[in-house]
Amino acid sequence: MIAREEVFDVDTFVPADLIHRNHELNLLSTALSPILDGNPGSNTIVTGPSGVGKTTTARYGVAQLETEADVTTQYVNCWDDHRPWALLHDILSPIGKVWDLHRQSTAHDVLLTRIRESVEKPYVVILDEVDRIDDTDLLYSLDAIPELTLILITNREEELFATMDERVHSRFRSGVRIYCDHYSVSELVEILQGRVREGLQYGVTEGILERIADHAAGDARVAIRSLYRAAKLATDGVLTTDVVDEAVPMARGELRQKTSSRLKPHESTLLEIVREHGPLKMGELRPLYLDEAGDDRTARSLRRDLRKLADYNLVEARGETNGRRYVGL
DNA sequence: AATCCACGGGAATAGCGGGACG
DNA sequence: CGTCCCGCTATTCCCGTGGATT
Repeated sequence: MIAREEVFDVDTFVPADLIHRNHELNLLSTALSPILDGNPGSNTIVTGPSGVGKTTTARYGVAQLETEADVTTQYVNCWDDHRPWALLHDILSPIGKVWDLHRQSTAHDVLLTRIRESVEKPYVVILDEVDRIDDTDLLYSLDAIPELTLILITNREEELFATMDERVHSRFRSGVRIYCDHYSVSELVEILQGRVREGLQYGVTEGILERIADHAAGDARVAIRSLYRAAKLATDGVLTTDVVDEAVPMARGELRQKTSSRLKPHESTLLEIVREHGPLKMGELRPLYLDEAGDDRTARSLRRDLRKLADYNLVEARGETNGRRYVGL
């Protein structure tokens, strides 16, 4: 039933046609257009909730630019590379030599200088999930390199700006802003139709696609993975409503699983505890953790861990300060 | 108003990998 | 080769802030 697996890889696949993001794509193209003449483009911030095509739009726009201009491009996911060194390394690697650099023994400044010296032509860097970045001053330093154009992607614009100091903030406030909103059901249906055409051997009725779109609540990642799961389940090539209803929770679980697999051991035990013992406040949570994990992390460290889990949408922090409770998702 | 509990920024510190130098 | 030093990362320590409770 599935002709091309990669069409359903929501992290990397860029569709042949990008639909329902024409407006956003135009804004991006305009921001990048000076590069056609060899000048630097405008820095751009793409925001919006998860699964609304932020990454795909950015990648699509940059790929388009590559066909028209002499430009270097790089995509960096800051969830994986939130540490300054790794980030700078990935930015340097397409343009300069990195093999003589040794982990942790080269200063940030050395990397920055080398980036500065290595850029010869316009260079567009997509920084995905940029709110995860440890040191926002880095953005300031990168912004100061004239050839470099940054596309920042985040689902929490306020939090990104909150951690920036004013100097950095003002640089980016004046850049281009692109906001992607949730998809409507009919938009999701059309997106799914595209994936059906590109990735499946058989057609799927519009009614079924609508049902998937409905369940996905505006999130294209969930919708696409649900379609994929349903197609896997339907061995005879016919997608029924029953199959869809089974596939959607599977897809959601799978997406969640994918993020939690990137956690470190102490973070997963913490997640287990929160999931198992329901809404917990800090005072209740720590004894449980100490009991379970055997290591004695401080309350402060646990707060940091919980913050991270919340950022990954694995737990939810309800309420503020004193009344805060953590719930597993 | 006073106390409690928790949040989260930032400084200090420990540990690690790796180069430089004798 | 052994020692020293440097820079990054993770963790703890310290502390000002602020909502909730009494």
